[in-house]
Amino acid sequence: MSDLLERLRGRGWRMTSQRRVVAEVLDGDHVHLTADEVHARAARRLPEISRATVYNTLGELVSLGEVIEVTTDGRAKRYDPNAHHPHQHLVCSRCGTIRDVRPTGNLLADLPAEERFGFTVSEVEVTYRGLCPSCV
Amino acid sequence: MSDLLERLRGRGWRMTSQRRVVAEVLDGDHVHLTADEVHARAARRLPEISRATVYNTLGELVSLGEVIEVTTDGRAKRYDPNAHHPHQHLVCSRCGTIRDVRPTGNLLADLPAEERFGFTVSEVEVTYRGLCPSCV
DNA sequence: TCCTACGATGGACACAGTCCAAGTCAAGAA
DNA sequence: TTCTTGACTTGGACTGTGTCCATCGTAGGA
Repeated sequence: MSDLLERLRGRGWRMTSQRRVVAEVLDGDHVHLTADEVHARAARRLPEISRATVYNTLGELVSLGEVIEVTTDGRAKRYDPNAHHPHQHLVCSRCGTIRDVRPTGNLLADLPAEERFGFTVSEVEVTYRGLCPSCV
Repeated sequence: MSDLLERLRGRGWRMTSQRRVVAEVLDGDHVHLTADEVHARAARRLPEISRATVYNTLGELVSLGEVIEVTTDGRAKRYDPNAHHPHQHLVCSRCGTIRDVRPTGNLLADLPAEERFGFTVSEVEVTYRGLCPSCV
């Protein structure tokens, strides 16, 4: 994660305590926090941090390609710091737990030309759904 | 679509003018309206129809499996009446146009056992993204 | 035709996210 | 080290999407 901070500084980011804390909260594997969860955790270390700053910082991290926005239900977006290893998501339909997964095969190739309607297709997003071990 | 109305009546639906209008608005292929769009179109035929009724009716159609809820951006959910033909979605990253598409292959089989983390996986949702012909 | 339980209404409310004017401060300059 | 300045932060107002609820209306069976 400190290399993330380095990368950001290298891109001209002014390093503030707020940004540092948000970046630190997003460290780890299988992390998929909502903006409010990020705010709550950041506020444990930096009580005065505002919601607006968390939203701003998350938005910047997404634009920089350091964090991915994930929408698995119709509710709040989730922020996934695992941006440098392509992956998809496996979601428990009952409790909402999310795991990063890597399906085999070429997902883009599964869409034949006659099903592309003239689109230039460049990305695929897959969400697998089912029940996690704890939810039977 | 009248067969939809028949099916619903057969399931004990009380047939009101509001429900009929909502069901009619959702008729067609490649229809992916937001709740507000459904409300606007329904209101052209039945000006007094309320937002709450549209939300209630859409929710019921989803529970009955007659309509699918689709979330392609973080914004409003969209309602897809093409519920009886399994399909995925192709979305234009610029203008948001949505097409129903049928990829080849067995999408579920692409997730190997060691990537399932003990989950019982039962569904896959795929969103292809790219630019539509009008957006170059 | 009458009854009544199911459905419709609209207004208040909740949640997620955005915007803005004013205050603060990181980091380069001197 | 201190100064300066524009980028960053703040909190509160605001918007969009969706839910809830008490009350009223009506579809469809008796």
